[in-house]
Order: sequence, then structure tokens, then C-alpha cells
Amino acid sequence: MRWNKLEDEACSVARTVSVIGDRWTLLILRDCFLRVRRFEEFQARLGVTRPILASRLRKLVKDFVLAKVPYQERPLRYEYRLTQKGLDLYPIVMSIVHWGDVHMAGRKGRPLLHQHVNCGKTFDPVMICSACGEPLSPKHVHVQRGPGATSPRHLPPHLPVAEAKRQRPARSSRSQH
Amino acid sequence: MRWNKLEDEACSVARTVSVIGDRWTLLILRDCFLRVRRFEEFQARLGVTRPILASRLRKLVKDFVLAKVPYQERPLRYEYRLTQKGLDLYPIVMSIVHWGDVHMAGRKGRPLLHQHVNCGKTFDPVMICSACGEPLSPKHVHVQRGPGATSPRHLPPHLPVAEAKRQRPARSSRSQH
DNA sequence: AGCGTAGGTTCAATAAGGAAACCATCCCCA
DNA sequence: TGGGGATGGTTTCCTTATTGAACCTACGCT
Repeated sequence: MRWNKLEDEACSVARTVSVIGDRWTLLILRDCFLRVRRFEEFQARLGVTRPILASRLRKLVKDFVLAKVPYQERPLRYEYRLTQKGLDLYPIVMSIVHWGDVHMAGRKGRPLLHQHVNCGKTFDPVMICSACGEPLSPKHVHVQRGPGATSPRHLPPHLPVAEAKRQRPARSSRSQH
Repeated sequence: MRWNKLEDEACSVARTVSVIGDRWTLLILRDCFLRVRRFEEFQARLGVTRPILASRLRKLVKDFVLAKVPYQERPLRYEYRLTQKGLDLYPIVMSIVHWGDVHMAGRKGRPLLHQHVNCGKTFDPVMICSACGEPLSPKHVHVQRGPGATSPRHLPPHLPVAEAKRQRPARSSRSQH
């Protein structure tokens, strides 16, 4: 399957992955949230090759995750800043960091700590239900067909595909199978 | 930079990305949380080629994200199940889904809805501070050097590298921080 | 004129991914 | 005793992506 096909799939994971589902892209975004903004700085910190960095930044701009804004004129220079769409990636980046902290930290402990400015404490991110405020566990979440569901390929296997067929009543003569 | 070097970096994002930072891997994990468990089922749902699927599953097992457990004998067959380490990826997958729902849904709306079994309501995931319970915003989080910090390359640029050197003198008194 | 800086592009060599076919077990059934 | 099907892969060949190194451009400084 080609990657430009991914964004056309009726699956929010596939669509998101078509934007950020690349190793370098995720590292670039990490640095964006650490307030890195310039080509040379990304390149020095990441150790990525320049052609790849240029192509990833171009794609993130095209997808409105980053914006290229001039920071000086006359040698006209741009820096890359997170848009609101990009800032909204924060929970993804934070949960990636947290999983790494918990499961991949060496014996020396986690490389970075996060302090919440509002309360002053060092914290971990916790994901909760917007309706009741309880922490989320995969066992307590039930997935349902949404209005944008189309192909049965991305539905959970426990949702009967038959539901999809009910929506196409155009058949008159029951072709057998 | 080679990808096997990634997991050695003192950065939780790099370490996590070395495990799941691959387009197909993220889609495989999506399906794992939808209770897909068998090779043929992954292959049919994802449209991934068989060699790639085999290599990704092998890697996830090696990294203890999935476990291969027999579901029948006598043709001995295995299925792939999330370990606890794998289940802990749920916040990452959920935040990816949510970003796609918000920013990449077509005009028909989101493909899937999530219902919280505990409260019965359709919900969105929200990330909060474990210390005070407030929703997290990148602007209200301050990053600090942690005990596992080594290379200044992955520190935020606003943390002075000099701090790393202060920890160098071999201290005889004051063993713990 | 010559050097430095920022932000790229070009090019040849290598690694990874894709499509299709093939292989290995084991079971069932005639 | 020899198919045929189910499951879970591997092999092969070809195309695409990534890497590393060098090069380019526009400007400013001395």
C-alpha cells in the first residue's frame, strides 16, 4: 500500500500516521515542543541528514502542523513554529515521552522531568475520560461505529460488517453467496 | 544516524520511537487494541505485505510489547497479544486517534466513537496533570534535567549545558541528592 | 575580494519496502 | 496415499527511500 493512500482511509489512526507516522517527524516534533525552531538547530540536535530534514519540514508545513514565519529580513530567514494544529499534538508527544520514561528508562532514571507551572509539582501525564473524569483503561472502552465509518476494513472485528450493508438497500435480487 | 542507535539515546521520545515509530507498527497496534490477534487477520485488515508484517510482529515480540501465545496445538498456532507493556501504549494510541478525529475527520465525521463502559457516555480522551488534575497545555509545562540526562544534545536549548558539568565533581559527602 | 552564516539542493551508493510466488505443517477426507 | 485447505510465514526480484558528502545561493562583514 502506498503512503499517500493512508490519508484517504476511514481511520483516524491511519490519517494521523500519514502526517506524523515517521521516525524523524516525531523527533522533529519533540524538538518543536522544546522550542527548537531553525533548520540548523534541528539538524545539529537530531543528527538527521539535511535532505530528510528539509523534506519532513516541508511536509509538516504542507499539512499545517508547522508554519514558516520570517524572523529576519535581508537575508530573509524563516523559522518553523507549531500551529494550533501542531500544538494539539502535545498529548501524543507527552504520552510517548511517558511510555519511554516508564518502560525504556535506564537504571539512571528518566532523562527529563516535567514540572506543571500551574501547581509547581513534577508530574506525569494521565489520560482521563472527558465525561466522567476517570482514568482510561483499554478494557473499559467500547468502540462503536461513527458517522464517518465507511470501509468495514477498519472497523473492530466485533462490530458486524452486516451493519455496513444495511446502509445500501439498492439490491433487489439477493445474489447468492 | 542508524536506527539501532536510537534506542541508546538519552531521550524517552527516541527510545519509544525506536520501538513503535514506524507507520505499520502503529497500525498494527491500533488493531491490537481492537482485539485483532492473528497474522492472517492483521494482513487482511492492514493490507500490509507479509514480509513486513512478519518483521514488525517479530520486533514487537522482541521488545515485549506483544507476546506470542499458543491458541491451539496440533497444528501449533500462535496469536499475538498485548503484554502489560503493550497495554500501556493505550494513551499513545488514543491520543493519535483523537488528533485524527479533531483534525483529519472528513465532513462525514469521525469513523469511530468511544464509549466509556464505567459511565456509559461517549467521550474524548483528556490529558491531565497527575499532581493537580488540571488539563495539560504545552505552555504550562516546564522541562527540567532528570537523573538520566547525559548528552546535552537532547536537552531543551533553554537548559544550560553547564549544568551537566556541575554534576561531574566526584562527591564524597552527600550521597543522595 | 574573501570569508562566514543560514538554509537549503544535487548526486551516487546503500538500505528498506512492495508484489507475487513459494514453502512447511498439520488436519481432514476419499 | 494422495489431494486440498488453513495458517503462518520465507524467497525472489524490483522499485523507492535514505544516507553522506559535496555543492549552491543570498546576504553581511571586514
